[in-house]
Amino acid sequence: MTPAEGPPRTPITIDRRARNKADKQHRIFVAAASLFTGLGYSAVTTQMVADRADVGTGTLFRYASSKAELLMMVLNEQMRLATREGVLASEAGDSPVDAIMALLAPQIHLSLEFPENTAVYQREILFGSERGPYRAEALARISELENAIADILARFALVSRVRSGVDLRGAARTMFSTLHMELIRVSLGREDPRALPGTLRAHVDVLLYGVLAPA
Amino acid sequence: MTPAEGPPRTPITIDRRARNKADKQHRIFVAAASLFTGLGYSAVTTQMVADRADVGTGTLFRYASSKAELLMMVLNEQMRLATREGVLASEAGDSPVDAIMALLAPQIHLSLEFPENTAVYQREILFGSERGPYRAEALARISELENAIADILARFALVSRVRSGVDLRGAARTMFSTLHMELIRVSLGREDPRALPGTLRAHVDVLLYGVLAPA
DNA sequence: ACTCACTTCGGAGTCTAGTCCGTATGTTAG
DNA sequence: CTAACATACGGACTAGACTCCGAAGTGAGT
Repeated sequence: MTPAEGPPRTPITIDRRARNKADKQHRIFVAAASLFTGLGYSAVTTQMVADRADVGTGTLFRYASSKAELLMMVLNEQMRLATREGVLASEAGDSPVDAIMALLAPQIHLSLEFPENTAVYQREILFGSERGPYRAEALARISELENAIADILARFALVSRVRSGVDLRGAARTMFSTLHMELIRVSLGREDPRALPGTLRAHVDVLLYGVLAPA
Repeated sequence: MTPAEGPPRTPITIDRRARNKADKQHRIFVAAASLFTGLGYSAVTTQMVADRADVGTGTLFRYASSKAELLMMVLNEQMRLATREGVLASEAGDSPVDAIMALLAPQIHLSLEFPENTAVYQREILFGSERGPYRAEALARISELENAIADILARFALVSRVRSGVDLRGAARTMFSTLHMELIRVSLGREDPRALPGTLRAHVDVLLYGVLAPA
């Protein structure tokens, strides 16, 4: 109780609110992560997540604005790691195709391990209308990949010159659209993953050197 | 009433079952079409469709296995026309870019007219898990477009030879993935349609001639 | 005409994502 | 310490897609 000495009491309990919040946030994350990875998106109900996190459903939806956002919250973590890993690995590749394969390898791995979850993730990235923070982060992950493609193109452009009139950033987008579509096909099980290296190689080859022979 | 003259009675009512069915089918189609085009996918409830078609909800779902199939049933018609139109128009174009633009123009037009419906249509094509006949038809429409791209490539390959080692069918797929992604972006309003000709042109240019200059 | 096997119908009911609002809990002022 | 306020909570509730099963309709055989 010394008067002029800052907060005399409750220094521990101060910000209890923030801590409760962080705690709930954490419980929800853990609950969602274990349920989604264990059962897959469609088999999980929001009720299950709320129960396991020991919060009410009303509360659940103030931490994530929809079931899809909940999934993104969880997958963003995995994607963050996969992207970082891919970007690092891609720096070593010494042909554009190898670099791009190295970049995407971790993503492909994830898609094969959790097909349903990654398919929903991709679906939400493309078609979701949420404004929530988790979707925003997912979009950032995608941008990161697109930028990595641009970097790879730029790196190899030093060796073998870029054709005049080609905008590298635009070309990266062209290339990424194609590769993204392949990732989706893998998530959906539409494509035998063993065929993937060959398919990607063909895509990248066409994109780098074109369909037509120079006149 | 002459006795020996084929089916004496109920020649009209024969196959009443099939006709009832066709009739309901038709009522459902009309109801769904007017509601979806008038209000947009999300504002329409299956109950509204059932009511307007004057059938029960149980009945509705034996004619289309989900709300999304209902939409596809309706949009397949529009897509069929748009595709036919596009394919015809593309035969006139005298550069690959012009031909492809002509091919896709009707699709783009549809996307701008009914953004929500076409976005859902695209979403279901990519991510839908239904086995119903209407989704199958939608997939057929997409194949048709991909084939048309292959045809265009083949046509122009006569003039300016295809680079050795390039598989035309595969290249068509590469190209279509990119263009499909652009169509989706337009449906979703992510891209100013006025920028589209330029964007498509850039994509097609990269795909035909590649990013890199020949060594 | 009557019956029987079979198909189709339709609305009551189920399931689940997401909302609403009264209650509880933490925070600050006096 | 108490009052007044702000914020967070959570479960009853709603909405809407989809299912289920008893009822009704249909056509064949006699």
